[in-house]
Amino acid sequence: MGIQERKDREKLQRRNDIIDSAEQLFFKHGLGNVSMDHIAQEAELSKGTLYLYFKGREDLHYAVVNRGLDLLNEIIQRNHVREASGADNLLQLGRSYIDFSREHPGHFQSMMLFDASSFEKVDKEQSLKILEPGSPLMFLIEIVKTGQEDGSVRNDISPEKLAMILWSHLSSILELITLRGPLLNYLEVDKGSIIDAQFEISLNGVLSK
Amino acid sequence: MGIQERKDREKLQRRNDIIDSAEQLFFKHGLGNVSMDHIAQEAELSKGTLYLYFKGREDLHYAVVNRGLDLLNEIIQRNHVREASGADNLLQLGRSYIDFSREHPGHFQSMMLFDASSFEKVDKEQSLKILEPGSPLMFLIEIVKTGQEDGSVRNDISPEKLAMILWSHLSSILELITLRGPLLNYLEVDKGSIIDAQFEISLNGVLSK
Amino acid sequence: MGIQERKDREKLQRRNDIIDSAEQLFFKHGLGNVSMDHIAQEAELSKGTLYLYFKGREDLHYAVVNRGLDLLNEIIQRNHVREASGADNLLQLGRSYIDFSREHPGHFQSMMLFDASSFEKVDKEQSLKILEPGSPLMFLIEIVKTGQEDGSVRNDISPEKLAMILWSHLSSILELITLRGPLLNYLEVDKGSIIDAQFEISLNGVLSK
Amino acid sequence: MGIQERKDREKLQRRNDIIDSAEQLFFKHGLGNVSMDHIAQEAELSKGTLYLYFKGREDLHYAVVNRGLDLLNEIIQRNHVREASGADNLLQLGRSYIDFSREHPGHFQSMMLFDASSFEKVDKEQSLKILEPGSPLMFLIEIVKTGQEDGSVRNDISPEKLAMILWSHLSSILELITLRGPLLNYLEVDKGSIIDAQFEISLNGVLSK
DNA sequence: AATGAATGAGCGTTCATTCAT
DNA sequence: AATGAATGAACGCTCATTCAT
Repeated sequence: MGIQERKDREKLQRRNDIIDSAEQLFFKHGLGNVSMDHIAQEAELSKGTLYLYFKGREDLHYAVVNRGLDLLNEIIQRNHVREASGADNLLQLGRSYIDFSREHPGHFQSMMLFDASSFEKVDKEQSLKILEPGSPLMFLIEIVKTGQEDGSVRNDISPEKLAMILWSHLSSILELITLRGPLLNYLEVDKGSIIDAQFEISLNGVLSK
Repeated sequence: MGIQERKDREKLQRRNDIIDSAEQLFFKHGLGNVSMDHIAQEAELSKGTLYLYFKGREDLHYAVVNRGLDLLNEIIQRNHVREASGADNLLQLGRSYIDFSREHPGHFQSMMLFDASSFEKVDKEQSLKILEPGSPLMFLIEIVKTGQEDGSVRNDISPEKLAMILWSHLSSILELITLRGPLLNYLEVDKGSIIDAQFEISLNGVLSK
Repeated sequence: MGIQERKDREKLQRRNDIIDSAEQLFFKHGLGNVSMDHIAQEAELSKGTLYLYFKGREDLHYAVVNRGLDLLNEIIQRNHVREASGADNLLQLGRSYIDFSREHPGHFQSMMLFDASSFEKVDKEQSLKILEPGSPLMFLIEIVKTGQEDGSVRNDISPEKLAMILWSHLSSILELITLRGPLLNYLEVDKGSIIDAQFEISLNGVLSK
Repeated sequence: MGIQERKDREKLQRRNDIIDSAEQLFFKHGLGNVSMDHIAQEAELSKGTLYLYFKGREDLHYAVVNRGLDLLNEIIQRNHVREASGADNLLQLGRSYIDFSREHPGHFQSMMLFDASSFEKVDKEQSLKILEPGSPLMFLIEIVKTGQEDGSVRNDISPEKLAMILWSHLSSILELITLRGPLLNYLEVDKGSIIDAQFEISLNGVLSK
């Protein structure tokens, strides 16, 4: 029994080591420029071993994204105030997302690019993981609901719809900042202030008047 | 004289035929899953011929995106009303963009994915083509400016910043609808109404009170 | 332990098999007319496997030349008589080189052509391998030095200079015989006797009077 | 009639223009790194036109080599002294060859490399052009004969054999200097003095005692 | 569980040559 | 005579994946 446990623990550890290596390389060289050879070398494992822990390259990529989601979730939960109003928690969640994009730009980019490309081969199983109960998106929906219940959020639009809009809006601005820096520089748009402006616009349209 | 003209016309035609073929395949199989062999076969030309008309795969890809931009521009210009207020033209431009995403979903996706991936290898020349005077984005900035001048758009935020926010917001929702249909279905969010809602929220936050 | 050894042996064997195949094709069709596909087919391996054993075409080519150098070296060492005078050993080395060109005409040609073409892209590392201590050229220099010391070789010219002249002279005649047979036939020059004549001329000019 | 002449002249001129362009590019970029496109562009002609004047790439290359041979011949003839002894004219011819390799290193290299590779596809027609009456080699044979007749050159070896040896010897040293500069530098062998030494050795072995 | 040799289809690109005009 | 569009085979090389050990 104890033996089995140790083996399981070791297996999980090894899996995490591989993700560590992949992550590092993905962030450093870009998703498209990292081969399985590359990862195997970094992880100091044989290429074949990678396939014992992951179905394939895609799966490995997905594991990295998942880890990003966990990180994001952690930040969100940490900043969440159970007693606060829905509106206040919306604000908090937004700030958490922004913090995440700043502190983990690699993960943020990874998530953005994964989303974009993952739908070339629509894989329902994967794309719906963000629908799991604890996911940021589902948590956002809950907060919107709470806000609608406590009257701090408009209730003429379904919580799912509002949540999707808020999420998309903020994501798009963060993507702009993270991936399109040069464009903003060229237009002389300040990165900090565009977040503030977008925040005001999006939230204002969602909170109760 | 006429001969030269005919040849030029034919050459242009051939070029367009190739883009047609590439487009079709890109839309059908996804950007990353189309090879030069594939395109050559579809266009019923030898692979070498492709390289007479395009410098390489990237160039061909870019030509498809450019065509999408032209299409979008056309729709925008068609719906633009010179005499209308900035606010009204903002609304029109939004509707044009929506129409484009509906009528040319392949091009819309292509543009979204191109944008996303093109920044792995930041290529200023290409990424800045959207900054050319006639581009949708620049046109949007002009409209915002007009709106600020005629008082229909808030003027406490720079036109570039407002334009980027509006563009990002709408793009993100259209991307949601075009690429994440299953997600919306699962959440029982209606595609038409989410556009309306986002439109109201975004524009409300931008127009003068 | 024994397992590792066997694997190493097999790996070396496989590497040698590939060189065998490449050699055969290079000699048969000429250096420039052999593709990696070609070699893979001959070796009954996939093209990818070739790249497990060699960095690229150049590397494979180089391996063939290297094998030639080893063969030549072997012959030279076999015929070398430690106790003999420098002059005698010069004669022996010349004969060894001649033997090599006769017994391994493919390798001889390969070396000549490799030298010639390798200098289009001057690659110091490779071109200087012939300068390694055990190489035929360096050994020749040593023999000349010995000859100068024992008085059998003229010492008014540096050993390096003499060695280069001897080597070039003999190489050029062997190249003539190996690659320009038809020319000699046309001029009714006997291959055996031109070697003798060149030998006499070259050596006479180098030995002490 | 005059028209035909003019046309012939123009045709020849155009042919020479093409060789000019090819020459320039061959010398600048190396034989293997010049494409027909490249040459056509340099000559400001269409690629098709090249094939009106030359059977193919090889033929064009050969034309460049031929031009080199003409240049060499010119130098040889200029320095030839009809009244001098065979021995003196041998010396002169050698000096002419050396001058050629110095003043036209591009052509010299071109000739060396052409020779080397041309025998991969043995083409008798081409390889035997150097046997034409006026060619340097044939002229050398004549001089050797003269020397044997006037007693200044040893006559126990056939003139063809002696000529081939002299030619090969000098060529090999010039090739060494022109293509293997780094090797000589490494061995600290002076380029000027190795020519003198080789000259002394080769000629001494060939002249009458 | 771990290995790593082997695969083989695939890639983007080049280029000498042909041929209809 | 001159064009230049078209060809298509060839090239060196990559890489996710498999599988016998």
